[in-house]
Amino acid sequence: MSKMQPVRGTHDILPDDYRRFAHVIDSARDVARLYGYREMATPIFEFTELFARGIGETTDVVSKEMYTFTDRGNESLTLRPEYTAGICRAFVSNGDLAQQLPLKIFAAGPMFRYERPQKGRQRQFHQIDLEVLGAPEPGADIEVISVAADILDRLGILDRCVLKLNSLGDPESRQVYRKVLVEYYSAHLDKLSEDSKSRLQRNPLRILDSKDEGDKAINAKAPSFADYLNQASRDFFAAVQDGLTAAGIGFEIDPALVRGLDYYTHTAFEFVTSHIGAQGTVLGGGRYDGLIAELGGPPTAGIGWAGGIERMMMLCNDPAPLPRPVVMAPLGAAAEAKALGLARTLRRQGISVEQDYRGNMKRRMQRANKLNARAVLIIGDDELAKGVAQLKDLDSGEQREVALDALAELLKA
RNA sequence: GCGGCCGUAGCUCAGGUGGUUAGAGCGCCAGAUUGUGAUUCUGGAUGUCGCCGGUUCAAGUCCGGUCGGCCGCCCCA
Repeated sequence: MSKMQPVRGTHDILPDDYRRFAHVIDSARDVARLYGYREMATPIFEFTELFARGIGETTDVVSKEMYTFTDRGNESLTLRPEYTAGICRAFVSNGDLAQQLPLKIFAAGPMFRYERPQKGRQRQFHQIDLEVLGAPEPGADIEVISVAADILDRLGILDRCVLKLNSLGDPESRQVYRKVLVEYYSAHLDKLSEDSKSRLQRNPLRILDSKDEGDKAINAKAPSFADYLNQASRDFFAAVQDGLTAAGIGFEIDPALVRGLDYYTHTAFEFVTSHIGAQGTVLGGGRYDGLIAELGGPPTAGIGWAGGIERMMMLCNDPAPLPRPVVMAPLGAAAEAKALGLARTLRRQGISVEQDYRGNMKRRMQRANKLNARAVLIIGDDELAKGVAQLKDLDSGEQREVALDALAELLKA
């Protein structure tokens, strides 16, 4: 621990930034609610086993990025690296939820991954998350993507994002394709990059997305997943595409879009942008029909996504300005006492009031100015005796005497 | 985990080839008739030059390490 610095890859969210942080969550929650999603929360840490099994032992997230520790009871626990596994665990833990299908959930909170930080990547970061459990129909895929698009639109950033879409097929198609791919790449093993050689073991589909020039040449002739999707997978993918088109949501098919977590099937999608550096994925997700059964629950379809709050913050507009306060500036003990009650009365009527209790007149005016106040209410002994206050408008500089009784109506206007 | 760039006041930065008390703008503080801001004027404080060690008579300036930031790879939100 050196000096008083936050841990690498973690950041304080100071008040100015927090407004934008909360703006992203508030907007997302609001849109999700319009679609009938309910908000819930799960613990920030779970048994390590949950993530290892759910996400996949060979994935990067599990094999090298988890914050894992042993607690005093000698249990291996892990700070959650993503939200889906925890929500599915909660579904399995709380049998009651299985009676509420399709279960439509919105959630938000911090995630933790031990990675090298860079722009748009932190060790503690925050996500908004949307999941639908118990809906195997493509309609759920369409809805979930539609919610995402509407949230990005609400934030004013949809036009700077592109929706990329792909199908990873059902397990049967995927297995066949995977086998074909491994055969193909194995025949070109000597020409593959080192990264891709290790991908061949862990996740051969990833080679398709390689940035290595040599790999790209090999990829040009690689067998295409589209040719290996079975009829059911093709129909499903077509239905999703048709639905998005009907909903007026533009997308691009990206055959190289392969998501890193093992549990995905069928639909995979990402909203990406080129405006925030190399980490261009703003929001991504897909279908995971096998996950809940894998965790020991009743076979239940699932689809969802996670969106990076910090990444959205980098793109989005500032939230609407806060209502400007009125500053209450009483001078003297009697006036201060009177002002306390008056301020509460005004606030109860929805007027933002900052009570000032320090300094001379000049200092108070300066402070009011820094607070971006719209007006200052000055109450001294003279005013107190007359039952009035001096109301100074800080924009025009005009000042006039108003009766205390009339203040609320006047300030509400 | 790998490769590259960077680290000077609260913020943005300037400080040729190492040489006396380290600078600017913005911001901050204090004054310009003690019940009136923002504008203007005047004055002031700002810093162990990220940290530790080394080379040197002498280091903000060179070297090594470390911490942190940024960019790329891996991967992802």
